[in-house]
Order: sequence, then structure tokens, then C-alpha cells
Amino acid sequence: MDHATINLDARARTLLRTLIESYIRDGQPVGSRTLARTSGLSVSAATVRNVMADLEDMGLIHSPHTSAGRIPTPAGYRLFVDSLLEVRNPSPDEVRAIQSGFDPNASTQDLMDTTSNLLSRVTRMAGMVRLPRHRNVALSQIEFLRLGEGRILAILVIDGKEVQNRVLELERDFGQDELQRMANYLNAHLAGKSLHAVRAELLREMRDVRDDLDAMMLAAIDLGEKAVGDEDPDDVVVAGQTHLLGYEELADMERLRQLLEAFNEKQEILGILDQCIRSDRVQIFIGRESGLDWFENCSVVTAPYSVDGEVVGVLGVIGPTRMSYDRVIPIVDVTARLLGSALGEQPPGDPK
Amino acid sequence: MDHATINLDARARTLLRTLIESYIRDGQPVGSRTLARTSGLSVSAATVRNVMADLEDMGLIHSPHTSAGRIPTPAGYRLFVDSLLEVRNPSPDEVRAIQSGFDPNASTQDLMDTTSNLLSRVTRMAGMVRLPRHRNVALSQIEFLRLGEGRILAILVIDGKEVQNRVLELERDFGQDELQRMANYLNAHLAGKSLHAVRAELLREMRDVRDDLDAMMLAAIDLGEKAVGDEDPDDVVVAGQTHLLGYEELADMERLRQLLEAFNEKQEILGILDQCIRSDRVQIFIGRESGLDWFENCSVVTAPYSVDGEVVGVLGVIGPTRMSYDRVIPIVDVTARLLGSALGEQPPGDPK
DNA sequence: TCCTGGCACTCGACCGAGTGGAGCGCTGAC
DNA sequence: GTCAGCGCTCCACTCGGTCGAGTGCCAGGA
Repeated sequence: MDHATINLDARARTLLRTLIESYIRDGQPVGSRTLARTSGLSVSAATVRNVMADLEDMGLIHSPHTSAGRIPTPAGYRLFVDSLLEVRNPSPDEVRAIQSGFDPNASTQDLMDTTSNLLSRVTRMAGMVRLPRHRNVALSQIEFLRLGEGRILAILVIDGKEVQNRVLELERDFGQDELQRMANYLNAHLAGKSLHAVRAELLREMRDVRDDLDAMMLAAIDLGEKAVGDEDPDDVVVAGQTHLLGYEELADMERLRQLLEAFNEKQEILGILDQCIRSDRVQIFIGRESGLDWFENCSVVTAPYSVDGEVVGVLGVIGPTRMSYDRVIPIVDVTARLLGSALGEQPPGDPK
Repeated sequence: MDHATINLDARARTLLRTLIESYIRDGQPVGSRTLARTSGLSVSAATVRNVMADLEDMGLIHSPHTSAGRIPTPAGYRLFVDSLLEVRNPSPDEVRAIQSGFDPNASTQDLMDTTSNLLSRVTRMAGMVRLPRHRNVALSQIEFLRLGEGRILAILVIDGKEVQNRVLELERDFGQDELQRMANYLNAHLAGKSLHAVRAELLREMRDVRDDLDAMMLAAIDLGEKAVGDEDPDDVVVAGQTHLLGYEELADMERLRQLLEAFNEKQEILGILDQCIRSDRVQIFIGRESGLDWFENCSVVTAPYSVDGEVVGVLGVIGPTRMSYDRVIPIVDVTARLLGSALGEQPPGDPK
């Protein structure tokens, strides 16, 4: 982005900012005369034309055809959000609307659902929330249930409220009483530790002490490893896709189809969100920057959310590139904070 | 529908059929001349015009404006599918494509997903599958897990492969050992019976013998009742909504938005499918017949599927009213049969 | 050197008239 | 009952003309 900013003096920056703001508001190409009037600068339209010609040379704006006004290019938007944009604080109404949506007693899944709904409702675009990674949550309990010949159901209770099922297919068959003893053993050793720590510990024990343990314990560790071993499925919750049908700049049916298809497949959405998880602030992708063709005319605004200082997921919205960044950015930002603190609150305790 | 069929002689029926087939194929209003040529009857265009005027009076066709051709009305479509349509058998390729999609070892959920995907891929419209009701499936096992103060996780294993979790909030607190004994008691009494029977039996025992049982058994029955009591959540699996973006007769953005929104909410889709579950054959809704405004220009083709002679669910497709019924109907039909038999096959057994 | 007003030019949007074609209803003949 | 023909309607398309917005360029002035 440096190469573009270098040669921009204050006047050009003001004009570019005014132009983009005007285009975002009205959706119409903006010409030199209106720009001269609305910019607040006391310069003539002709001067504005000269500046606009320079901006066009730099690839920041372009005209859709001779003698229409100018509209921003992706590079123009980029410069705009990076260094020209003044975000307003979210209006108190909006904050209240968001805040009231969070129920601290809800399960993680419900929290994700309401959050993405919230995002889409407030911004009138598509909202999405990456499910939190379970790295730092505590394993409350683990149980096994025999389903049939060599088929075991593993039940993980996490943080005292989330429940995960996994069906394990095993070579050897275990009786229910054996399974019970294994579960007792694992619970005694591992309950209360984070899933991350559990996994590490199981691997370590398996390596270190394979000879010292009796067969049952070894089998238990093996089983535990299998149960917590799989990464929990990466997933993302999306809401409000249909809002995107309303934007005329996305009216191309084929593009629209690809876009909605991407929301169904979720794979590419995941890819985009994962690119953002490293940043610690609001991040923005404009048009094809994410490398996806069907993303033309779309932008993403994301923010990571964290619990106890550790980033556990990302949320954001997808909308037309021509969106009100000054409004959307603070909304995404504050939503991320609120989700983080809602997740951080303690669940109904398990005092035993 | 009777009132319309009465006065239609063979020639009028042929002409109506040809007209609708032609309109379905080309999407263009069809005029008297082309209709006279393509109908196979040796009558002149003028005669055809007379017949068309009659059909218009009966409300079966209408012209979008003076001196365009005619297009079918919903009533026309209705008559067409009820008594004029000759369904072709599905092409062997299509049958093979559908058949190869079914993996008899898949879980119910996976089976639903692949089925709706299949439907949408083969018909290039939106496919949907109503989850089967669990009336007739056997309870394999029931277990309880104490999550915290008064919070119990009930685990139902059904048919030896499906697992359902339910969190119960109770007044009284139970220890894990109490829960274990209750589960043992319930398993001894109920395992292998259908959920339906289980529910009935629990209710009966509760009423009949409330004094004879000791407190533990009474509590166990109460708990079991709570665990199986809730109907499992009604749900429907939808796939391929985005195919609908391609049809120009659905190009109205606002309508389209409502349509896709309905797919997200699922509530109204459920309503439509439930209306069809009583029928034992392929059923068709045309346009507003379902009573929903946003359904204009859309039709549904559904078929119930059954296991062991009992209807357990419905599947179908949604597409534009102008669809190839002769192709779609047999596809839906055969898919329903194949899904039924796939569900009927025995899961990996639990011989113990 | 930079700004400004002026001017010619371009392009798209809009409008109205004209044209061709598809299709209909009606009528009179067979 | 069927058919051919006539006149009519309406739509889609084209063409020419006008208008307005906007540009690029140039020459004059601070």
C-alpha cells in the first residue's frame, strides 16, 4: 500500500475520501462538479478534474465509460480503509441491540447462532462466526458406551455443559465393565485439564511408560487418545445470506449463485476466516484480495474474538464492496468483544 | 378438478397437453399456428384458436397480453399433472446415478444429506428430505451422566447406531451410582422395544404400580419418561437451493429472497411436507395451492418413503412451476423407494 | 508553477415515430 | 364443425434526435 500513499497530498486525499464516501452513499459514479461542491475545498471543478486524472493514473479510481463520473477501484477502497477512513463509534442503539442479544447462559452453539444472526441483522449483510477452538476449555468428564462389536461411543463433556459424541471403530472388542474402568481411570487422571493438555498428556504417557502399565491402563490411554485425538470438526456458522440478494451490484445471477454456494459449502468461507485469525484487530478483505474469483464486488470485515486474552475464533460479515465501512467496522469490533466476554463467563458450575 | 375435466373432449385435451409441454420446453407463450403444427392433429390454426378460446374461458390458459401466445394458468398445470401427463420412466443413467449414491452403511443423517443432494443434483432444483420419524425404531440402550447440580445428560442409542443426547434439568440431584442403577433397570426392561412402545410402557407403569415400586424404580421411570418424552426435533434437510437462482421465471429478487429465507427458516417447508405425508404416492403442489404467497411460480413434487410398509417421512423437490414434470416425478418416486429400502437394511448388528 | 474558466467532444439515457411480426377475434363460405 | 382470410392489437426492435453530465485540453491570470 505504500507505493500509492507516497505521492498523495492532503487535497488529493480529501478528494478521494469524499469521492468514495459519496459513492458508498449513493452508488452513483461521481463527477468533478459535484465532488468540487461537496468536498469542502474551495477549488474549481476543473482542478478537481486534474486531481482525478492523477488518481486514475495511480489506479485508485476509474470511469466505467467516457464521461461518466468516477468510481473507486479495489486499490482505491484499500487505501480508503487503510488510511482515510474515520470510523464512527457505533450508535448507542446499535450497541444496545447487540448487547441485549447475548444470553450468558446459552450454550456455545446457541451463542454462535445468535451472534451471526445479530451481525446479519444489524448490518443487513451476511454474518458469520467461526466456532471457537476448544484449546483452552476443560474436560469435565469422559465416558464410553459399547454400541456393538468393536464399536464404542465416546462421550466428552466439556466445560460442564458442552457434550461431544464420537463413535470409535476398534479392532478389539471391550465389555461395558472394562470400558467403565477405563473411563474411571481417565477421569481420575484428566478431568479438569484442558483438552489441549489432555491430548499432550496422553501422548506423553503412551510414549514414556508403555511397559510399566498394565494392559488395561494401556488400552485406556489408547482409547482416550482416540477419543480426544480427532480435531473437533472445523465449522462456521453463517446467517443472513439472503440479505445479499438485495444489493444491485451483486445482481449477476451466476456470481450470486457461486456466492451462496460458497456459504453452503463453507470451505472457502473457512479459508478466508482462517487467514484473519492471526491478526489481533479488525481486518478487511476487498474484492479479489482473498484470491477468489466469485468474490468480485464483495468485501469481508472480520475481527478475532478472545477469551482470557487468547484468540479463540473469528467473526465477521460479508457484503458488497460498496458498504458503509465506517458503520460496519465498529459493529464487528464491538460484537467480537461482547462475544468474547460472553464466552468467558463461567458456566453453571460442577462443584463436586 | 372434476368441473374442468368434464367438458374437455379429446382434441382439446391434446391441444392443452401439447401447449403445456411446449411451454415447459421453451418458456415462450405458444400461439395457435405453432400449436396447430406441433399437436399432430390435422386441424388449422383457426380451429386451434377456437379451442384455445374455450380453454381460456375455463381458466386453464391465458395470454399475458393481447396477441401474445397463451401460457398455462395454475389450474391448467393442475389438470395437466392430474390427467394429461405421461411420465416417462427415469432413464437408466439417472437410476444408476441415484442408486450409486446410497451407501447402506451410512448413518441416518448422512443418508438424508446424500439423498437431498442427489435430488437437487439430478433435477437441478432444490431437494429436500424430511427426517424420518422414529416411531418404529428400537431403543438399544439408555444411559445417564451427571453433568452438575440437577443437570443430567441422557444418552439414547437407537437402532444400534444413532445417538441422541438430551440434557435434563431436574429438581432433585442424583449421584452417578444412582443414575447407573436406574439405567440398568430401564435397560433391562426396555431395551429392544420401539421408542413408541417404550413411551407407552413407561406411562402405563407409572400409573399402574406407583405404590408397589420402591423409590428408586419410581425415580427411574420418571427419568426415563423425561428422557424419551420429548418428541425428537422435527427437521428437514435441504440442498441445492442455489439452483433456483438460475430460473428466469424466479428472477424477482424480493420473491427469491423470501424463497431462500424460507429454506433457512425451514418452518414453512416443514408445513408443506407435512401436508404430503398422508398421501401414499407422488404429490404435487402448484403455485399458491399451499397457501403461501412467496410460492408463486414455484411447485413442489413430493413422495413419502416408507420402511417395512410404514410411511416414515417425505422427500421432494422445489422448482419453478414451469418444470419438466414428466422427468421430475419419476425421479422423486424412485428416490423415495430407494431411500426407504436403504433405511430398511439392517445396521451392523448388536448380537449381545 | 499552479489554478481557473471556457470550450469542444463523448457517451449514455430518454423519447417518439416507424416498422415488422406474431397472434388474436371475427366472419363468411364450405 | 371446419377453414381461410381480413383487420386489428400489441410487442420488440430500430432509428434519429435531444439533453445532460462529465471529461480533456487549452490559454490566460495569479
